[in-house]
Amino acid sequence: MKQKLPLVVIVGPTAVGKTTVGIELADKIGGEIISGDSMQVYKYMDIGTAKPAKEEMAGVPHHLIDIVPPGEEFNVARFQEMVEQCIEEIVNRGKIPILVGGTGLYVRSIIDKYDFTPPGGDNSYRSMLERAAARRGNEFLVGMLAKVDPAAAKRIHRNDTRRLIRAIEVYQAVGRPISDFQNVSGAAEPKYNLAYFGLTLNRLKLYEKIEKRVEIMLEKGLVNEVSKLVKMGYGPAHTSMQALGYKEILYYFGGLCSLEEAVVLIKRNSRRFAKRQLTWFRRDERILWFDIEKYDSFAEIADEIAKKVEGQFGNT
RNA sequence: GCCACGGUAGCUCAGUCGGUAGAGCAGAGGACUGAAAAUCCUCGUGUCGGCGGUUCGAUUCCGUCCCGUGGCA
Repeated sequence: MKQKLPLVVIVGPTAVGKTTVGIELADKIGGEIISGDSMQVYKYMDIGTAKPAKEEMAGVPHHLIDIVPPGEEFNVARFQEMVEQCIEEIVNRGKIPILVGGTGLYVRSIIDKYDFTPPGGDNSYRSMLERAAARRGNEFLVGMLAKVDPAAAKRIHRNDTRRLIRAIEVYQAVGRPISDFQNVSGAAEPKYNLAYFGLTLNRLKLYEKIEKRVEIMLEKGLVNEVSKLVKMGYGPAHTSMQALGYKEILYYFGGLCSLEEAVVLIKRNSRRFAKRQLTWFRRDERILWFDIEKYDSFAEIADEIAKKVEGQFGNT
């Protein structure tokens, strides 16, 4: 059996300080950062996705940031493929890969054996199903799926149109049920020699931090950033524009609400997002959690993590 | 000081022709395998402003006090 490659992973809700800890850690242990974030992959979306500035990076190489234009389709499967390759290259360079991010599905697709061989969305087929569902109700989709993949039809909630469509789409594409590809047999063996850490913070304080960060984004010119994207031709139809902060500013541009209302929405949606992230990560028992309130600085947390990592991987 | 209206869930309010109350928002918990910062599921007991009275029973009626808003002096 081939020996597993080392991989450090840092997760946590938005605005806890993953970026800072990641960079400090990379500096200490000779690592390179891989962003585990579904929105930082897009170019020109800097302020709203809280990408680290060049100065912050402190010379530490960062990967999977700014790799596609906002109009391009991006998804987990592409992410998985790119990151797996990236990890190998980093290890070959004699460095330690550090995956830092808050997108639960993306992170898990790296750690565990997620099989994305069935091809991706055929947009015309998808929209056909969407129209059918709108006209005849989701019962139609459930019925359709039940014929080819009863397990999935049972597991996916009838209102979850998106997942129903994906399941049907997989069968249509490869003639096999999506259940075949989804290893639902519990905790899979991680693909890497995993050192897995989480950053967390008391909820109220986290929410305060989130709101403060939204204010800072506005000061840095979020509205202007979105307006530039609009001029480049990007709009609500693009997946990238569903990102928090962009979506809501677009409502404002579209006259659906005032700027003040948009800001309130960004804050609320970010709070809810953080909650969902916590839900995702909390149930993963492999994570070693750090409550950031118990430390004086992010550097101190990075030190702690560095010790653990060196203990696990040996001094390199 | 007088008059009017209000004081019910964290917020905005509904309601009970007297049998201890319910929506929206906020919030909480959960799911998640090619849109995932997306998508979806579940969750509402609070001295019904205080005190007293009538009543088998009051948040609901009566009295009184306190607080808020508007108007008149």
